[in-house]
Amino acid sequence: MLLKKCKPVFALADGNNFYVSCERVFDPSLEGKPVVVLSNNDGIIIARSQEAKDLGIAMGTPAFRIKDWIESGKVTAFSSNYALYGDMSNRMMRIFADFTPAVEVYSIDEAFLDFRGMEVRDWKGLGKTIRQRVRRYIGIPVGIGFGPTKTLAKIANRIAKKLMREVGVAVVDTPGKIRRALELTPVEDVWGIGRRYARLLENQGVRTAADFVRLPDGWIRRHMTVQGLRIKRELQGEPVIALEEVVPPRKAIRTARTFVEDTADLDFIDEAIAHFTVRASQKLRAQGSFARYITVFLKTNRFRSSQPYRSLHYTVRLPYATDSAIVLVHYARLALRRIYDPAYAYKKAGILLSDLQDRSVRQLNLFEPPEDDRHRRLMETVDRLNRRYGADTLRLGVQGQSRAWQLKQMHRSPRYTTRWDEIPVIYAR
DNA sequence: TCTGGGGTCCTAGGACCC
DNA sequence: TCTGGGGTCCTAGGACCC
Repeated sequence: MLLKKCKPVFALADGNNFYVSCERVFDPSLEGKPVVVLSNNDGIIIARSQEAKDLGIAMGTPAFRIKDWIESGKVTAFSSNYALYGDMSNRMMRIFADFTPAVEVYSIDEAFLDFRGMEVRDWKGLGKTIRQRVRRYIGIPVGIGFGPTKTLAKIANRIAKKLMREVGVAVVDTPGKIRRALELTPVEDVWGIGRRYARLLENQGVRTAADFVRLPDGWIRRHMTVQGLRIKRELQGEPVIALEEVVPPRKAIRTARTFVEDTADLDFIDEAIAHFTVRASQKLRAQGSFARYITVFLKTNRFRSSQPYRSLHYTVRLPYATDSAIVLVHYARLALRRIYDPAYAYKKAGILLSDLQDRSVRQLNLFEPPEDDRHRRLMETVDRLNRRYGADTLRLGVQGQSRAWQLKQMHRSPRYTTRWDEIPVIYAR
């Protein structure tokens, strides 16, 4: 096995059971007890405390399957409260940034820290210090893994949480420790290898990351594309995945929701689509982009056997790239009418804005109508007022009043750290 | 009764052009 | 029966991530 230099330079730090830990900060009596956080509409379990995991509650379990436990108080359940989690995340990231200027916020609950060029004699001690500081100031327990590549830092982090729970820090910094870490890691737990590849690899007799690294490059390239090859290099200690400190602008923006009940009501779906489009256009303007395409999609309930599953979508190439909610809603509604079939009841609907381009580099096409300056000013005003007086103070008429398609949230905790209308911006991919 | 949401990258294959 | 070669662009689909 080829192992190059293995001085750790990357750390992966993440909050343990992040959403659950956020809830516990505001109700410490939940420490040591089974706690879960539910998805939108209180549908499935998306976060579990260790005690909930120990009860055998799997990720993605439908909430109704543990309804008895929730009602009897054996398990405490929270509806997801992203305003709270986003705010706690920002605070945690700021602490990480005290230790190195090079931080990549990778998701709401984890960040890569780059210590290249810094003199660190005691990696484990550094990890412990970071951990203590986050615990003291934010109240969230974190796990930290150090390694010479991002993929190995991920593996070290997993070991810190699974096998060294008390310490919460693991350092992979010698060829021997890398080898041992790879042997301890099931191949499906390697960053970039999902269920499908894991099954394929299983058929080759590959069970651990150590087995994977022994596969010939040609086989990996053929079956797992260049991505697979990159994973192998990273596992061997050769950094090929760079730290991304600057969050690149999104290439697509999607807004979609599952309805509480299946519905064939076009007016209702129309309202929902208009609302999703307005939301997506806000995100679009927030990142300073224009969209060239809008896709509308409808899905029937795939768990219902009384009707066949249908997934419909229609994409409109807009006459010109725009960020105007008015223009986007207009085309979204046209697209909806192209796919809507009253013979079916729909469980989910959404829109996708794609082929996004930066506002400043928007190409002026001679054949495109010039952008309507009145829209621009109107949108700026709407965004400003909604930021100031609360989301949806100003809405388009088609967004309607019923709001019946909004989320079911039976167990949401208060927005402890933010005003009701403040949605913190989460800097994450 | 009840099953989330929002992203990225890579490749193959078709359309089209010279 | 034979029916070029090479390039680019676009899209759909499949894999992955949290």
